[in-house]
Amino acid sequence: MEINSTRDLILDSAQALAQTRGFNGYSYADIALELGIRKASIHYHFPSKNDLETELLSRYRTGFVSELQKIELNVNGSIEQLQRYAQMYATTLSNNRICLGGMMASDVGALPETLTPSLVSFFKEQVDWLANIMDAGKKAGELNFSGSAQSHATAFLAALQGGLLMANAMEDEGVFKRLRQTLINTLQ
Amino acid sequence: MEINSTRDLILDSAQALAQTRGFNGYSYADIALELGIRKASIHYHFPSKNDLETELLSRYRTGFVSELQKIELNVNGSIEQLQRYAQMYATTLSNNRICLGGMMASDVGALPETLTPSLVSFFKEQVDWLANIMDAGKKAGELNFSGSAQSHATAFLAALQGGLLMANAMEDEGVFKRLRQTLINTLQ
DNA sequence: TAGTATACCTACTTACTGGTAGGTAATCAA
DNA sequence: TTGATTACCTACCAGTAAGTAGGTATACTA
Repeated sequence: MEINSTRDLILDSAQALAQTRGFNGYSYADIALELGIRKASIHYHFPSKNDLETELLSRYRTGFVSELQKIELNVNGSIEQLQRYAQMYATTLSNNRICLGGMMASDVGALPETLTPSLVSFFKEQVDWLANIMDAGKKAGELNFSGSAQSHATAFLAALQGGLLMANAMEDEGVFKRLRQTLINTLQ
Repeated sequence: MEINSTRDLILDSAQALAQTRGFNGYSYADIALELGIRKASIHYHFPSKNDLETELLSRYRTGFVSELQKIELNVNGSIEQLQRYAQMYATTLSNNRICLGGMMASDVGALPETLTPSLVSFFKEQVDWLANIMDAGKKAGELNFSGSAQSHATAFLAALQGGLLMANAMEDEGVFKRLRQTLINTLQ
């Protein structure tokens, strides 16, 4: 079970494709070509595409949660924590990708329903984490907003997801940079 | 050239499919089945899928611009105008669809590049219109925000697009309703 | 050393994709 | 009334999708 196992390489390739071309915009043949292996070998690790997609989302969620923990642990101050959060999306954009969760949400009507609960949990995890940060920031006098932290957290996440879509389509990272600053300014 | 011409019915069907299953998530066969005609008849009206997609986006843009004009003409007050704008997205959501522009943006990596300029124009039209409304609202003392109207317009649109994705995936119209109110409250 | 599991492979199937060739019935203009 | 145009049709094509059957080499295990 080495680090760059074929299984992981398949997931990496599938994720890159899913984040650029859509959840139904790539095939086993695409991955096989990129990795220099055969389609059947991918079916060995992920018998059906549903299996691959399930694992893709699960891995993405786990990775995201671990990033959130790192931010809480290593970054001081709610404003800087929100900045770091938004920074993750900016990094995704600079790789010409959008969020896997956002991509999946856009394709939810064409996806097996078994994936939906995990996707919903993904969004809830994000919103809950953001709401916690915002609550703490307000109590500490760093942030200033009216209404619930939950609703501002939803708006913050929605704007990042939508901004990622727009900036990626417009091929304009500046759009996203300004959006990011506007969102954080509004909370102060 | 009657109102419900086959050509229009094809576009209607394609649009519904594109807004629910993705821009690459439907086929000529799907449309043919829904309309009770043959695939070849669709090719008669739209020789290639690129032709269909181009027309789809063009029609959507035109329709949207005409809605914006109606709002400016018939609705008084920037706050109410923004409410009506957001209302259009809520209607889309209640049809279990997302914005065609947002869907297209999410699939931009898998779409012919010929479509991109029109998509970029779509977003710019929206942002410019919103920025105009916001500028007027600020001058009239109805709205209150710091920073440029352009950046708040971008944030507003991005949040609606992202919120549509999330609320649709979560099958929760309440999420979108609260988001909408939060966005407008923040501008006051 | 014999048996089993792992991780790949070639070669295939079925179903669906966008697209084309060519035919037909109805309408319309000269 | 002839000839063109419109709006459909049947029947097909090559390519690609996900998925399967069955083979092979290597490693681990009893």
